[in-house]
Amino acid sequence: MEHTLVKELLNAASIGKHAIAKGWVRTKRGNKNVAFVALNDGSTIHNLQLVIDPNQMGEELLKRISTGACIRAAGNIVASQGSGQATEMQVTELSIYGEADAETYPLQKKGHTLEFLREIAHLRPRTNTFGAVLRIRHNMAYAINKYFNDRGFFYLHTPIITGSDAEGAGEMFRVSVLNAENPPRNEEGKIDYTQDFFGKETNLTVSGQLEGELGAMALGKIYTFGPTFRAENSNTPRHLAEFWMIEPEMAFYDIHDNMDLAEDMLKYLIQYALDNCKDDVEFLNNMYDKELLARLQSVVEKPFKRMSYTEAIDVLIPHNNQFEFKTEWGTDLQKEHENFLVSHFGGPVILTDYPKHIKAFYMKQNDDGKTVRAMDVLFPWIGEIIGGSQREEDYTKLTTRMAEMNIPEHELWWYLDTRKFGACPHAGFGLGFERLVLFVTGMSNIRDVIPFPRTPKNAEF
RNA sequence: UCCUUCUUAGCUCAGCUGGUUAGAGCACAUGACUGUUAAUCAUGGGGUCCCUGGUUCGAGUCCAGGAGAGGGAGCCA
Repeated sequence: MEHTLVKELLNAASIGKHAIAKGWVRTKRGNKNVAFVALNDGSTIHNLQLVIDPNQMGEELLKRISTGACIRAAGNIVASQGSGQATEMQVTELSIYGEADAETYPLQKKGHTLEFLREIAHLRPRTNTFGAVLRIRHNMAYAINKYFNDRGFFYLHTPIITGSDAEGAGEMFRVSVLNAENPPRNEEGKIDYTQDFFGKETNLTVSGQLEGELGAMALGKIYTFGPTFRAENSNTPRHLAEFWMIEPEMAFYDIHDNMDLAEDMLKYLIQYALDNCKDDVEFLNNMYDKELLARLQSVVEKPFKRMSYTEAIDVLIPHNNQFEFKTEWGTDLQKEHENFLVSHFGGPVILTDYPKHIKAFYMKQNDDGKTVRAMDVLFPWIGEIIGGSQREEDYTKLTTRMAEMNIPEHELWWYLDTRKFGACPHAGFGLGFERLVLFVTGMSNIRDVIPFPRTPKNAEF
């Protein structure tokens, strides 16, 4: 490696060394006698200040070094005379890899709106904000793998293409190689998927959970971490058509173990960001959300409030007059109710034991005949960041519930086999990765925490 | 998908009860300036007023339809 990362060159320990830096120009300023270039290489949010003597380097060369250009600079690292940085480079050699025409390069020295940057998603990683977000995103992905690995979980890769449409988590994207203009049809006039690539109708996965349960009942504790797809026409700052989900699934865990894991994991991840992404989190705190650091700190420190759905309804009913949607036992919670609970208890809330008719078929049924062992973790502003449950391991109860909900058994024969052969109590949950990154970065739109967002009517880049 | 707001220069926006040549700041170009920190100062170039149709002597402005974006809601993670 010929060059040194800006991150290292900014360290006072680099003073006195000769070094080579490579990166992209953020700004250039100066006069006849001295020019300053702020150089960023993505290794940190901070820039290396290049101090250039125009008479030595040539004005023609300097002119071509404009915002966005990619350059190589060599020189000595010295203590900075200016106040904005500890070190700077006294440049003795300068060359250009790629120019960026100042007239047409879309990024300016000044700030841009996040909406504009979404239209140039191919260039926005070069901004301070997206550099910070993407570095934090990476660190969160790494920390998730580390967290589970350190605790004896195995990373299970569940399929992206699925042959079952019974997962019930939302509309699916069809995967097909049939001629869309003129697909083969059977005697009934319906599209003949037996002629398709897999010989049956297939879709992109909406959840790896059912396969995750298979893994848990062999390996003990597993987690999935991969892309997930929902063809819902959701137009909100909290939904994507393509997003990444973490789904741990644990044999011999009950709902309390499940809650303990969820809370511990979230706190670990947020603490990891505070410890390892300090500069980036501080930048976002100063630029977008002055309460970000305090909020992250508070979530790490305080225990999450845990209560049953029924208890939550009792808390909400006296305040019904301030809700648009009045609540009563049996109705699903609206956003306004979740927000109320989170602010009422001053932090994350875990709700359990929801009415069975508003939850999925696989959740363990309670003895009261009315509720299931579901658990949702509600976060400030985000709302539901985690949804999970203890799973129903009783074959008869599970198939009875499936029949009630019109879920065909033959689609899920392999899933039901785990209840026939060596069934065990188990539990798990799903964490939306982008919602976690949203919370940790303080960004307000989920399209700004994934490099290339996929949303209804938008698959550019 | 529903409700709501918006769409004018590369970017962020102003543009009054419809009126003749559509403005500002920043960016960019040129020049000045002995160390700047979103440098500063001067000068200059830069427009399909989102699209289609309508009302009118006259539309950036009013009306209808469409497209895109923001915020809220639903679906959820």
